[in-house]
Amino acid sequence: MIKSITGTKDILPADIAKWQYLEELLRETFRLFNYKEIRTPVFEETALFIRGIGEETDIVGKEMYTFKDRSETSLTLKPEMTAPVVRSYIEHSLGAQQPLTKLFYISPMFRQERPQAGRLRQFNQFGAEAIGSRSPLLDTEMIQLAYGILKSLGLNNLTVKINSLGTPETRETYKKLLKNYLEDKKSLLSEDSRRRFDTNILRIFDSKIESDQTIIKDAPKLIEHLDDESKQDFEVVKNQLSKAGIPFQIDTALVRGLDYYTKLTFEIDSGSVGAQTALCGGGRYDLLIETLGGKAAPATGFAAGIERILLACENEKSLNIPDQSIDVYLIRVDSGLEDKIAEFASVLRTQNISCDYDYLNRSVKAQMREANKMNTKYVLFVGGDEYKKELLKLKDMSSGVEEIIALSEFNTLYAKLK
RNA sequence: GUGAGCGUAGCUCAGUUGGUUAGAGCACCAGGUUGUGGCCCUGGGGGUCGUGGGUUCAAAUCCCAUCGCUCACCCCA
Repeated sequence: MIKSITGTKDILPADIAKWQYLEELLRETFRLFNYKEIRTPVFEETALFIRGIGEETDIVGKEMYTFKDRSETSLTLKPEMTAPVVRSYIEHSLGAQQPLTKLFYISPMFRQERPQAGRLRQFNQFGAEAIGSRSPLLDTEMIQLAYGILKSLGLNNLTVKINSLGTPETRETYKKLLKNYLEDKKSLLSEDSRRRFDTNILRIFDSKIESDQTIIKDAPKLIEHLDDESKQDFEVVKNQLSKAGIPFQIDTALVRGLDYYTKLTFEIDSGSVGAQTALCGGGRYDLLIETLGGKAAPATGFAAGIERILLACENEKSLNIPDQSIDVYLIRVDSGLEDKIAEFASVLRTQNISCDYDYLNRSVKAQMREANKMNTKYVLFVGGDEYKKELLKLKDMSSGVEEIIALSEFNTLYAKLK
Protein backbone atom coordinates (compact mmCIF):
# COMPACT_ATOMS: atom_id res chain seq x y z
CA MET A 1 0.00 0.00 0.00
CA ILE A 2 1.28 3.42 -0.90
CA LYS A 3 1.16 5.71 2.09
CA SER A 4 1.58 9.41 2.58
CA ILE A 5 5.15 10.66 2.96
CA THR A 6 6.64 10.72 6.47
CA GLY A 7 5.68 13.89 8.22
CA THR A 8 2.76 14.68 5.93
CA LYS A 9 -0.88 14.29 6.84
CA ASP A 10 -4.17 14.08 5.02
CA ILE A 11 -6.80 16.40 6.34
CA LEU A 12 -9.83 14.16 6.14
CA PRO A 13 -13.47 15.21 5.71
CA ALA A 14 -14.07 14.49 9.38
CA ASP A 15 -11.53 17.17 10.33
CA ILE A 16 -12.19 19.73 7.64
CA ALA A 17 -14.83 21.69 9.54
CA LYS A 18 -12.35 23.12 12.02
CA TRP A 19 -9.89 24.07 9.28
CA GLN A 20 -12.61 25.93 7.45
CA TYR A 21 -13.77 27.53 10.65
CA LEU A 22 -10.25 28.71 11.41
CA GLU A 23 -9.72 29.98 7.87
CA GLU A 24 -12.93 31.99 8.05
CA LEU A 25 -11.90 33.46 11.37
CA LEU A 26 -8.53 34.41 9.89
CA ARG A 27 -9.97 36.11 6.83
CA GLU A 28 -12.42 38.03 8.95
CA THR A 29 -9.77 39.08 11.47
CA PHE A 30 -7.32 40.21 8.81
CA ARG A 31 -10.09 42.14 7.11
CA LEU A 32 -10.75 44.00 10.37
CA PHE A 33 -7.08 44.96 10.55
CA ASN A 34 -6.97 45.78 6.82
CA TYR A 35 -4.45 43.14 5.73
CA LYS A 36 -4.68 41.86 2.14
CA GLU A 37 -4.04 38.24 1.28
CA ILE A 38 -1.00 37.25 -0.75
CA ARG A 39 -0.27 33.84 -2.28
CA THR A 40 3.19 32.93 -3.50
CA PRO A 41 4.47 29.75 -5.17
CA VAL A 42 5.30 26.74 -3.00
CA PHE A 43 8.85 26.76 -4.30
CA GLU A 44 11.44 29.43 -4.83
CA GLU A 45 15.02 29.73 -5.90
CA THR A 46 17.12 28.31 -3.09
CA ALA A 47 19.21 31.47 -2.91
CA LEU A 48 16.21 33.43 -1.63
CA PHE A 49 16.11 31.46 1.59
CA ILE A 50 19.85 31.29 2.06
CA ARG A 51 20.11 35.04 1.82
CA GLY A 52 16.88 35.78 3.61
CA ILE A 53 16.92 33.38 6.53
CA GLY A 54 20.67 33.16 6.96
CA GLU A 55 23.26 30.56 6.09
CA GLU A 56 24.00 29.64 9.69
CA THR A 57 20.41 28.93 10.68
CA ASP A 58 19.13 25.41 11.29
CA ILE A 59 16.43 25.89 8.69
CA VAL A 60 18.89 26.59 5.89
CA GLY A 61 21.60 24.33 7.28
CA LYS A 62 19.66 21.10 7.57
CA GLU A 63 15.92 21.40 7.14
CA MET A 64 15.18 22.57 3.61
CA TYR A 65 13.67 20.48 0.85
CA THR A 66 16.09 21.48 -1.88
CA PHE A 67 16.31 19.90 -5.32
CA LYS A 68 17.40 20.70 -8.83
CA ASP A 69 14.96 20.96 -11.70
CA ARG A 70 15.74 19.82 -15.22
CA SER A 71 17.62 22.99 -16.00
CA GLU A 72 19.84 22.49 -12.95
CA THR A 73 18.33 25.41 -11.04
CA SER A 74 18.36 24.83 -7.32
CA LEU A 75 14.83 25.12 -5.97
CA THR A 76 13.51 24.90 -2.42
CA LEU A 77 10.04 24.23 -1.05
CA LYS A 78 9.34 27.23 1.14
CA PRO A 79 10.25 26.61 4.79
CA GLU A 80 8.80 29.95 5.87
CA MET A 81 6.91 32.77 4.27
CA THR A 82 8.65 36.03 5.09
CA ALA A 83 11.36 35.71 2.44
CA PRO A 84 8.89 34.86 -0.37
CA VAL A 85 6.58 37.71 0.64
CA VAL A 86 9.48 40.15 0.64
CA ARG A 87 10.67 38.78 -2.70
CA SER A 88 7.22 39.38 -4.14
CA TYR A 89 7.02 42.81 -2.53
CA ILE A 90 10.29 43.80 -4.20
CA GLU A 91 9.57 42.10 -7.53
CA HIS A 92 6.21 43.83 -7.96
CA SER A 93 7.26 47.14 -6.38
CA LEU A 94 4.37 46.97 -3.97
CA GLY A 95 6.04 49.64 -1.87
CA ALA A 96 5.91 52.09 -4.77
CA GLN A 97 2.12 51.97 -4.83
CA GLN A 98 1.66 52.77 -1.18
CA PRO A 99 4.08 53.59 1.62
CA LEU A 100 2.82 50.84 3.92
CA THR A 101 1.92 47.36 2.72
CA LYS A 102 -0.03 45.08 5.04
CA LEU A 103 -0.22 41.47 3.89
CA PHE A 104 -1.41 38.15 5.26
CA TYR A 105 -1.11 34.56 4.06
CA ILE A 106 -2.29 31.04 4.77
CA SER A 107 0.00 28.47 3.23
CA PRO A 108 1.76 25.13 3.57
CA MET A 109 5.45 25.14 4.57
CA PHE A 110 8.07 22.41 4.31
CA ARG A 111 10.91 21.49 6.63
CA GLN A 112 12.69 18.17 6.70
CA GLU A 113 12.77 17.40 10.43
CA ARG A 114 11.87 14.33 12.47
CA PRO A 115 8.14 14.54 13.06
CA GLN A 116 6.74 14.63 16.57
CA ALA A 117 3.74 16.06 18.37
CA GLY A 118 3.05 19.44 16.79
CA ARG A 119 5.73 19.06 14.15
CA LEU A 120 5.27 17.93 10.58
CA ARG A 121 7.35 18.11 7.43
CA GLN A 122 4.54 19.73 5.54
CA PHE A 123 2.63 22.01 7.84
CA ASN A 124 0.45 25.07 7.48
CA GLN A 125 1.09 28.55 8.70
CA PHE A 126 -0.82 31.74 8.64
CA GLY A 127 0.87 35.03 9.24
CA ALA A 128 1.13 38.69 8.45
CA GLU A 129 3.78 41.09 7.25
CA ALA A 130 3.64 44.89 7.42
CA ILE A 131 6.30 46.51 5.28
CA GLY A 132 7.12 50.20 5.24
CA SER A 133 6.90 51.50 8.77
CA ARG A 134 9.15 51.42 11.78
CA SER A 135 6.27 52.18 14.15
CA PRO A 136 6.24 49.96 17.23
CA LEU A 137 2.46 50.20 17.02
CA LEU A 138 2.69 47.73 14.17
CA ASP A 139 4.74 45.38 16.30
CA THR A 140 2.01 45.55 18.87
CA GLU A 141 -0.58 45.00 16.17
CA MET A 142 1.10 41.73 15.22
CA ILE A 143 0.85 40.48 18.77
CA GLN A 144 -2.74 41.67 19.04
CA LEU A 145 -3.64 39.92 15.81
CA ALA A 146 -2.07 36.64 16.80
CA TYR A 147 -3.19 36.72 20.40
CA GLY A 148 -6.71 37.77 19.42
CA ILE A 149 -7.05 34.88 16.99
CA LEU A 150 -5.82 32.37 19.57
CA LYS A 151 -8.22 33.73 22.17
CA SER A 152 -11.09 33.64 19.68
CA LEU A 153 -10.40 29.95 19.28
CA GLY A 154 -10.96 29.56 23.00
CA LEU A 155 -7.33 28.90 23.89
CA ASN A 156 -6.29 29.69 27.44
CA ASN A 157 -2.99 28.06 28.23
CA LEU A 158 -1.02 30.86 26.54
CA THR A 159 2.16 32.78 27.31
CA VAL A 160 3.21 35.85 25.36
CA LYS A 161 6.97 36.41 25.46
CA ILE A 162 8.68 39.50 24.11
CA ASN A 163 12.24 40.69 23.75
CA SER A 164 14.18 43.31 21.89
CA LEU A 165 17.28 42.56 19.85
CA GLY A 166 18.06 46.21 19.18
CA THR A 167 19.32 47.71 15.96
CA PRO A 168 22.07 45.99 13.98
CA GLU A 169 24.61 48.48 15.30
CA THR A 170 23.76 48.01 18.96
CA ARG A 171 23.64 44.31 18.41
CA GLU A 172 27.17 44.33 17.00
CA THR A 173 28.56 46.32 19.91
CA TYR A 174 26.69 44.08 22.31
CA LYS A 175 28.06 40.97 20.63
CA LYS A 176 31.58 42.29 21.29
CA LEU A 177 30.63 42.84 24.89
CA LEU A 178 29.31 39.32 25.16
CA LYS A 179 32.35 37.91 23.43
CA ASN A 180 34.61 39.63 25.93
CA TYR A 181 32.59 38.24 28.78
CA LEU A 182 32.65 34.70 27.43
CA GLU A 183 36.20 34.67 26.09
CA ASP A 184 37.86 33.21 29.17
CA LYS A 185 34.90 30.92 29.93
CA LYS A 186 34.79 29.54 26.41
CA SER A 187 36.39 26.24 27.31
CA LEU A 188 33.64 25.58 29.85
CA LEU A 189 30.90 25.87 27.23
CA SER A 190 29.27 22.93 25.50
CA GLU A 191 30.41 21.97 22.04
CA ASP A 192 27.33 23.50 20.43
CA SER A 193 27.75 26.73 22.28
CA ARG A 194 31.43 26.94 21.44
CA ARG A 195 30.49 26.64 17.78
CA ARG A 196 27.88 29.35 18.23
CA PHE A 197 30.50 31.53 19.87
CA ASP A 198 31.89 32.08 16.40
CA THR A 199 28.83 31.66 14.19
CA ASN A 200 25.92 33.20 16.07
CA ILE A 201 26.88 34.08 19.59
CA LEU A 202 23.41 35.24 20.66
CA ARG A 203 22.06 31.77 20.23
CA ILE A 204 24.10 30.60 23.20
CA PHE A 205 21.25 32.04 25.25
CA ASP A 206 19.00 29.39 23.69
CA SER A 207 21.10 26.57 25.09
CA LYS A 208 19.22 24.28 27.41
CA ILE A 209 22.37 22.76 28.85
CA GLU A 210 22.61 23.62 32.51
CA SER A 211 26.31 24.40 32.59
CA ASP A 212 25.84 26.82 29.68
CA GLN A 213 22.98 28.46 31.49
CA THR A 214 24.97 29.06 34.64
CA ILE A 215 27.74 30.65 32.61
CA ILE A 216 25.38 32.81 30.62
CA LYS A 217 23.25 33.78 33.60
CA ASP A 218 25.54 36.58 34.68
CA ALA A 219 26.47 37.68 31.18
CA PRO A 220 25.54 41.21 30.13
CA LYS A 221 21.98 41.34 28.79
CA LEU A 222 21.25 42.75 25.38
CA ILE A 223 18.12 44.38 26.71
CA GLU A 224 20.26 46.46 29.07
CA HIS A 225 22.44 47.69 26.25
CA LEU A 226 19.84 48.84 23.78
CA ASP A 227 20.11 52.05 21.83
CA ASP A 228 17.63 54.78 22.72
CA GLU A 229 15.30 54.14 19.81
CA SER A 230 15.00 50.41 20.47
CA LYS A 231 14.51 51.14 24.13
CA GLN A 232 11.72 53.63 23.44
CA ASP A 233 10.02 51.35 20.94
CA PHE A 234 10.13 48.50 23.41
CA GLU A 235 8.46 50.74 25.99
CA VAL A 236 5.71 51.59 23.51
CA VAL A 237 5.05 47.91 22.84
CA LYS A 238 4.89 47.12 26.54
CA ASN A 239 2.50 49.99 27.21
CA GLN A 240 0.26 49.13 24.30
CA LEU A 241 0.08 45.50 25.28
CA SER A 242 -0.86 46.44 28.81
CA LYS A 243 -3.57 48.79 27.52
CA ALA A 244 -4.87 46.03 25.27
CA GLY A 245 -5.05 43.73 28.25
CA ILE A 246 -2.58 41.25 26.79
CA PRO A 247 -0.46 39.64 29.51
CA PHE A 248 3.18 39.22 28.54
CA GLN A 249 6.56 38.43 29.96
CA ILE A 250 9.96 39.68 28.91
CA ASP A 251 12.22 36.85 27.88
CA THR A 252 15.76 38.04 27.31
CA ALA A 253 16.68 34.65 25.90
CA LEU A 254 14.15 34.98 23.07
CA VAL A 255 16.57 35.26 20.19
CA ARG A 256 14.80 33.21 17.52
CA GLY A 257 16.47 31.07 14.95
CA LEU A 258 16.14 33.27 11.92
CA ASP A 259 18.83 35.82 11.25
CA TYR A 260 16.68 38.63 9.96
CA TYR A 261 15.14 39.80 13.21
CA THR A 262 15.85 43.22 14.71
CA LYS A 263 14.37 45.11 17.65
CA LEU A 264 11.16 43.46 18.84
CA THR A 265 10.77 39.72 18.76
CA PHE A 266 7.89 37.79 20.26
CA GLU A 267 6.53 34.32 20.67
CA ILE A 268 3.24 32.93 21.92
CA ASP A 269 3.53 29.57 23.64
CA SER A 270 0.90 27.08 24.63
CA GLY A 271 1.16 24.48 27.33
CA SER A 272 -1.29 22.27 25.45
CA VAL A 273 0.71 20.88 22.54
CA GLY A 274 3.50 18.76 24.00
CA ALA A 275 7.15 19.65 23.75
CA GLN A 276 6.74 22.03 20.81
CA THR A 277 5.22 24.92 22.69
CA ALA A 278 5.48 27.75 20.18
CA LEU A 279 2.19 28.42 18.42
CA CYS A 280 3.35 31.64 16.95
CA GLY A 281 6.51 33.67 16.54
CA GLY A 282 7.53 36.88 14.93
CA GLY A 283 9.19 40.20 15.17
CA ARG A 284 10.68 43.12 13.37
CA TYR A 285 13.02 42.70 10.42
CA ASP A 286 14.22 46.11 9.34
CA LEU A 287 17.15 44.80 7.30
CA LEU A 288 15.65 42.06 5.23
CA ILE A 289 14.19 44.03 2.35
CA GLU A 290 17.54 45.61 1.62
CA THR A 291 19.33 42.29 2.09
CA LEU A 292 17.12 40.81 -0.61
CA GLY A 293 17.87 43.63 -2.99
CA GLY A 294 14.98 45.99 -2.39
CA LYS A 295 14.98 49.59 -1.33
CA ALA A 296 15.51 49.60 2.42
CA ALA A 297 12.20 49.44 4.28
CA PRO A 298 11.41 48.63 7.90
CA ALA A 299 9.03 45.74 8.43
CA THR A 300 7.47 43.51 11.03
CA GLY A 301 5.49 40.29 10.99
CA PHE A 302 4.61 36.96 12.52
CA ALA A 303 3.83 33.36 11.59
CA ALA A 304 1.64 30.85 13.39
CA GLY A 305 1.42 27.08 13.05
CA ILE A 306 -2.08 25.92 12.20
CA GLU A 307 -1.58 22.26 13.14
CA ARG A 308 -0.17 23.25 16.51
CA ILE A 309 -3.05 25.62 17.12
CA LEU A 310 -5.61 22.97 16.22
CA LEU A 311 -3.77 20.48 18.41
CA ALA A 312 -3.98 22.91 21.31
CA CYS A 313 -7.70 23.42 20.59
CA GLU A 314 -8.14 19.66 20.56
CA ASN A 315 -6.36 19.22 23.87
CA GLU A 316 -8.22 22.09 25.49
CA LYS A 317 -11.48 21.02 23.83
CA SER A 318 -11.99 24.66 22.98
CA LEU A 319 -13.67 24.24 19.60
CA ASN A 320 -17.12 22.82 19.18
CA ILE A 321 -17.96 22.92 15.52
CA PRO A 322 -20.99 21.00 14.32
CA ASP A 323 -20.63 18.82 11.23
CA GLN A 324 -22.16 20.18 8.09
CA SER A 325 -25.45 18.55 7.27
CA ILE A 326 -27.89 18.86 4.40
CA ASP A 327 -31.32 20.45 4.40
CA VAL A 328 -33.27 17.48 3.10
CA TYR A 329 -32.80 13.82 2.15
CA LEU A 330 -35.08 12.46 -0.56
CA ILE A 331 -36.43 9.00 0.10
CA ARG A 332 -37.51 6.64 -2.62
CA VAL A 333 -40.47 4.75 -1.19
CA ASP A 334 -40.80 2.39 -4.12
CA SER A 335 -38.60 1.59 -7.05
CA GLY A 336 -39.06 3.12 -10.45
CA LEU A 337 -38.88 6.64 -9.12
CA GLU A 338 -35.12 7.10 -9.36
CA ASP A 339 -35.35 9.56 -12.24
CA LYS A 340 -38.06 11.56 -10.55
CA ILE A 341 -36.01 11.86 -7.38
CA ALA A 342 -32.98 13.01 -9.32
CA GLU A 343 -35.18 15.63 -10.95
CA PHE A 344 -36.51 16.86 -7.60
CA ALA A 345 -32.98 17.03 -6.27
CA SER A 346 -31.75 19.23 -9.09
CA VAL A 347 -34.69 21.58 -8.69
CA LEU A 348 -34.05 21.88 -4.95
CA ARG A 349 -30.36 22.51 -5.55
CA THR A 350 -31.07 25.35 -7.94
CA GLN A 351 -33.12 26.81 -5.09
CA ASN A 352 -30.04 26.67 -2.84
CA ILE A 353 -31.46 23.83 -0.81
CA SER A 354 -28.83 21.23 -0.09
CA CYS A 355 -30.07 17.69 -0.58
CA ASP A 356 -29.04 14.17 -1.32
CA TYR A 357 -30.61 10.78 -1.92
CA ASP A 358 -29.80 7.09 -2.10
CA TYR A 359 -27.88 5.85 -5.12
CA LEU A 360 -27.55 2.27 -3.89
CA ASN A 361 -31.10 1.05 -4.25
CA ARG A 362 -31.46 0.55 -0.53
CA SER A 363 -34.59 -0.08 1.47
CA VAL A 364 -36.65 2.73 2.96
CA LYS A 365 -35.35 1.77 6.35
CA ALA A 366 -31.76 1.98 5.16
CA GLN A 367 -32.48 5.33 3.55
CA MET A 368 -33.94 6.60 6.81
CA ARG A 369 -30.89 5.40 8.72
CA GLU A 370 -28.71 7.20 6.23
CA ALA A 371 -30.71 10.41 6.61
CA ASN A 372 -30.50 10.12 10.35
CA LYS A 373 -26.78 9.52 10.24
CA MET A 374 -26.11 12.61 8.19
CA ASN A 375 -28.19 14.60 10.62
CA THR A 376 -30.47 16.01 7.97
CA LYS A 377 -33.21 18.38 9.04
CA TYR A 378 -35.96 16.94 6.81
CA VAL A 379 -36.69 13.91 4.71
CA LEU A 380 -39.03 13.97 1.76
CA PHE A 381 -40.81 10.71 0.90
CA VAL A 382 -41.44 10.16 -2.76
CA GLY A 383 -43.67 7.21 -3.68
CA GLY A 384 -46.42 5.04 -2.33
CA ASP A 385 -50.10 5.92 -2.15
CA GLU A 386 -49.37 9.60 -1.73
CA TYR A 387 -47.38 9.85 -4.90
CA LYS A 388 -50.15 8.16 -6.84
CA LYS A 389 -52.37 10.97 -5.62
CA GLU A 390 -49.71 13.51 -6.56
CA LEU A 391 -48.73 14.12 -2.97
CA LEU A 392 -45.39 14.10 -1.15
CA LYS A 393 -44.75 13.56 2.51
CA LEU A 394 -42.29 15.74 4.41
CA LYS A 395 -40.92 14.70 7.75
CA ASP A 396 -39.17 16.89 10.29
CA MET A 397 -36.43 14.64 11.64
CA SER A 398 -36.03 16.25 15.02
CA SER A 399 -39.73 16.44 15.91
CA GLY A 400 -40.87 13.46 13.87
CA VAL A 401 -43.84 15.49 12.59
CA GLU A 402 -44.99 14.66 9.08
CA GLU A 403 -47.00 16.74 6.66
CA ILE A 404 -48.44 16.25 3.22
CA ILE A 405 -47.46 18.51 0.35
CA ALA A 406 -49.23 18.58 -2.99
CA LEU A 407 -46.95 18.06 -5.95
CA SER A 408 -48.52 21.14 -7.54
CA GLU A 409 -47.28 23.15 -4.59
CA PHE A 410 -43.72 21.87 -4.69
CA ASN A 411 -42.42 25.43 -4.59
CA THR A 412 -43.83 25.97 -1.10
CA LEU A 413 -41.09 23.62 0.04
CA TYR A 414 -38.36 26.09 -0.80
CA ALA A 415 -39.04 28.43 2.09
CA LYS A 416 -39.77 25.59 4.48
CA LEU A 417 -36.58 23.64 3.85
CA LYS A 418 -34.08 26.46 4.16
C1' G B 1 21.13 13.21 12.83
C1' U B 2 20.47 10.74 18.11
C1' G B 3 17.41 8.04 21.74
C1' A B 4 13.05 5.36 23.60
C1' G B 5 8.36 2.92 22.84
C1' C B 6 4.88 0.58 19.60
C1' G B 7 2.98 -2.23 14.90
C1' U B 8 -3.40 -7.94 15.56
C1' A B 9 -10.39 -6.02 11.49
C1' G B 10 -11.97 0.76 8.93
C1' C B 11 -11.15 2.61 14.50
C1' U B 12 -9.86 1.41 19.90
C1' C B 13 -7.83 -2.76 21.78
C1' A B 14 -7.89 -8.44 24.08
C1' G B 15 -5.04 -12.69 22.84
C1' U B 16 -2.50 -16.14 29.37
C1' U B 17 4.05 -20.49 29.98
C1' G B 18 4.51 -21.02 21.63
C1' G B 19 -0.74 -25.58 20.87
C1' U B 20 -7.18 -26.53 17.05
C1' U B 21 -11.04 -22.80 12.01
C1' A B 22 -7.38 -15.31 15.70
C1' G B 23 -11.46 -12.44 19.40
C1' A B 24 -14.41 -8.05 21.63
C1' G B 25 -16.50 -3.14 21.41
C1' C B 26 -17.49 0.68 17.91
C1' A B 27 -18.23 1.37 12.66
C1' C B 28 -20.30 -1.05 8.12
C1' C B 29 -24.25 -4.28 5.65
C1' A B 30 -29.00 -7.09 6.00
C1' G B 31 -33.22 -8.29 8.85
C1' G B 32 -36.81 -7.67 13.35
C1' U B 33 -44.41 -9.83 9.68
C1' U B 34 -42.41 -6.10 3.23
C1' G B 35 -43.95 2.47 3.25
C1' U B 36 -39.85 5.41 8.14
C1' G B 37 -34.62 7.02 11.59
C1' G B 38 -32.37 7.58 16.59
C1' C B 39 -32.80 2.94 21.45
C1' C B 40 -32.93 -2.33 21.48
C1' C B 41 -32.50 -7.46 19.37
C1' U B 42 -30.71 -11.14 15.53
C1' G B 43 -27.51 -12.31 11.70
C1' G B 44 -23.51 -11.08 8.20
C1' G B 45 -19.08 -9.25 5.63
C1' G B 46 -14.14 -7.88 6.79
C1' G B 47 -7.58 -9.88 9.17
C1' U B 48 -1.36 -13.30 4.45
C1' C B 49 -1.51 -10.70 13.27
C1' G B 50 3.60 -4.35 9.31
C1' U B 51 7.12 -7.12 5.88
C1' G B 52 11.12 -10.83 5.01
C1' G B 53 13.89 -14.64 7.00
C1' G B 54 15.06 -18.09 11.06
C1' U B 55 14.10 -21.62 15.45
C1' U B 56 10.17 -25.50 16.18
C1' C B 57 6.13 -31.14 15.10
C1' A B 58 3.65 -26.26 15.77
C1' A B 59 4.78 -18.88 15.79
C1' A B 60 0.32 -13.20 16.57
C1' U B 61 3.43 -15.23 20.67
C1' C B 62 10.67 -16.73 20.57
C1' C B 63 15.27 -14.76 17.53
C1' C B 64 17.36 -11.61 13.51
C1' A B 65 16.71 -8.09 9.81
C1' U B 66 13.75 -4.48 7.52
C1' C B 67 9.88 -0.90 6.90
C1' G B 68 6.46 2.19 9.25
C1' C B 69 4.23 4.93 13.29
C1' U B 70 4.60 7.59 17.93
C1' C B 71 7.12 10.42 21.52
C1' A B 72 11.48 12.97 22.98
C1' C B 73 16.43 15.48 21.97
C1' C B 74 18.14 19.35 18.46
C1' C B 75 15.51 23.38 16.52
C1' C B 76 11.19 25.62 15.33
C1' A B 77 5.34 27.04 13.78
